[in-house]
Amino acid sequence: MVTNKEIAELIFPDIKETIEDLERKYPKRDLPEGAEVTRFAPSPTGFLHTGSLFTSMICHKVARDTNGVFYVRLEDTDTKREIEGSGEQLLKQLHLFNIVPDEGYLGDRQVGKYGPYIQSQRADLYKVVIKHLLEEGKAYPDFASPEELEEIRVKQEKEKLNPGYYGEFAKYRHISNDERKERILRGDSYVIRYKSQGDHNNKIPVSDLVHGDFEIAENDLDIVIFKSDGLPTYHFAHVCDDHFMRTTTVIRGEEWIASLPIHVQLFKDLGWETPKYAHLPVIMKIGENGNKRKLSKRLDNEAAVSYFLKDGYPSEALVMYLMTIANSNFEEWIFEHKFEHMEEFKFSFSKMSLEGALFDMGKVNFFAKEILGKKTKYEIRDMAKAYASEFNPQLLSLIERDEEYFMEIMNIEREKENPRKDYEKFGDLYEKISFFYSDLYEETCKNGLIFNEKFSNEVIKEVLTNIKNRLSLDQDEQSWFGNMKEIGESVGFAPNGKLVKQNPDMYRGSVGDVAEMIRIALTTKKNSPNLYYVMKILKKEECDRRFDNLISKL
RNA sequence: GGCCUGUUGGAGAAGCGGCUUAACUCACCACCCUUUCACGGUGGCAUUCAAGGGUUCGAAUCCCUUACAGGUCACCA
Repeated sequence: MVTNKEIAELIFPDIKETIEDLERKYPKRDLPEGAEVTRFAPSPTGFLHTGSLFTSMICHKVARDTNGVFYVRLEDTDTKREIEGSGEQLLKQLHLFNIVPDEGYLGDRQVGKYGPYIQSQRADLYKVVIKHLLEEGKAYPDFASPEELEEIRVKQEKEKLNPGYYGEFAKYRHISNDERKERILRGDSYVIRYKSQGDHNNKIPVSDLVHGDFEIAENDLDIVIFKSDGLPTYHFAHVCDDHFMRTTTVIRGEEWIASLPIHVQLFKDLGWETPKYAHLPVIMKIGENGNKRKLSKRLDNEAAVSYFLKDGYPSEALVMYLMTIANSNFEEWIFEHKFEHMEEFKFSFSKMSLEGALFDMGKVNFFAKEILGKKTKYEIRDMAKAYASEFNPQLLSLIERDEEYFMEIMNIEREKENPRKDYEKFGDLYEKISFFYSDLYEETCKNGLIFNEKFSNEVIKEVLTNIKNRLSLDQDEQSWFGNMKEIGESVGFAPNGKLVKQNPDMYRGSVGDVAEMIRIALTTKKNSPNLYYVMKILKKEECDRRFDNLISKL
């Protein structure tokens, strides 16, 4: 009779450590009462997903709020899907959103006493636990081929039974150790499965920080814990790692709820304390068929955080927006705190909605405008340069032509109680301010300027000529505007819109129309910052030059 | 299909049995701000909380059924 111990030894002859050794190596963390240890555990299979940013933001926040620890663990057990370099990229992007781990995998290095923080480097640790399980007869090698598994599946489907490897279908659960030994020695390929003692008809109570308490069927599947490539599966790695890294709260996406029975079973059977769980709602989007669906990296560009980075959104805007999804009371709080920063906000799981929110780009834009509106011209310059040097060389060269000039432009009506909110992202800055630069202005003029078709070229010419000759910039804004009204009136434009409404036949239009003509002539656009300041920055000579040029062409 | 979860305006949501003729934010619309573009302000936008049934003096709030939606059922995480 071959014993369990012999099988364990046969499979893992080199593993000498025991679970007790590991317990000593990774002792309980010495943290103050109430401190939470959280972790973000991405797979290096691509760039940061907006949903992952959401999760990591909350992990980070919970640790900060409780003076705990937030660490990152790289879950690279799926070697087939791994994308070279994406781990570093992930961490870099996290950093750009101000989510900086205290410990763990940091992209270029690992920091902390509970490592290694890369799963592929922890293979031996998992083996120690599995060897123990094997010795105890709680796990067994499974020699089923893909074909055999397929056969089982088909049979179960036909008989309308629950799918999976369990009970009578778990063929290799029931073979003798003698046969196991023989097959292993023969070189048969195998995985290791956990021998479930659970009963599908049993309901177990589970507790979740956001979903509250509910019941769920016990796991009766003999799940794979050790793959034939020598690495553990997610379920097993999660249990071992979060135990030995001493995680107190596991925060992850809702898609994991279904496998919760597996995880609590493993924790319980191993005699380890189960961490608290928080399963977060998934961020959604309306799909082509009109139904909600998960934000998809393939279909939705807002699903990748790189999209926001490339477009030059202020990173706080996305984070603040995500926080409004996370906690419904955050909006009110951040309004009260003038959009400054959110460190002092207290996050709570109970204030989280259970339903996945539709991603709202409009609201991200709103936050972005608020945030940029609050920045000083120096901050704007630094942010713009940082963005431009990475993503937008065109903008960078524009800024570098003359930084003072650039700041002057960005400072229009900025230093006041309620600053203008002209900009939401740096990605469209170039287009919005290029008219301030003569060569770029000329460039746009080549395509022709589009004036209000209400007015003939003759009228426009008449107005612009008068403005050019009679509008002075050497006065304050009030007088300047009065001056403009005066000139308008002299060529048949009412000083305000009301008068036009009252006597439509007496006027050609209102000052509004005059201002629009000037604006289009000078900026090529219908919308621009305050005209007075635009003209001041452009200076009299340049304005005149633009007017003359245009008048001669009309 | 089984199991789990959810369903309040265009979007995010508050609400936890009477104080709700349902807060607040975004979006949208209208008006005002002696005057452009903005900023700001005021007002409008759910007689009703997926539908039906029940419990109750009283329900968006408790219970049941139905509908709809999401998640999950891998040697992927």
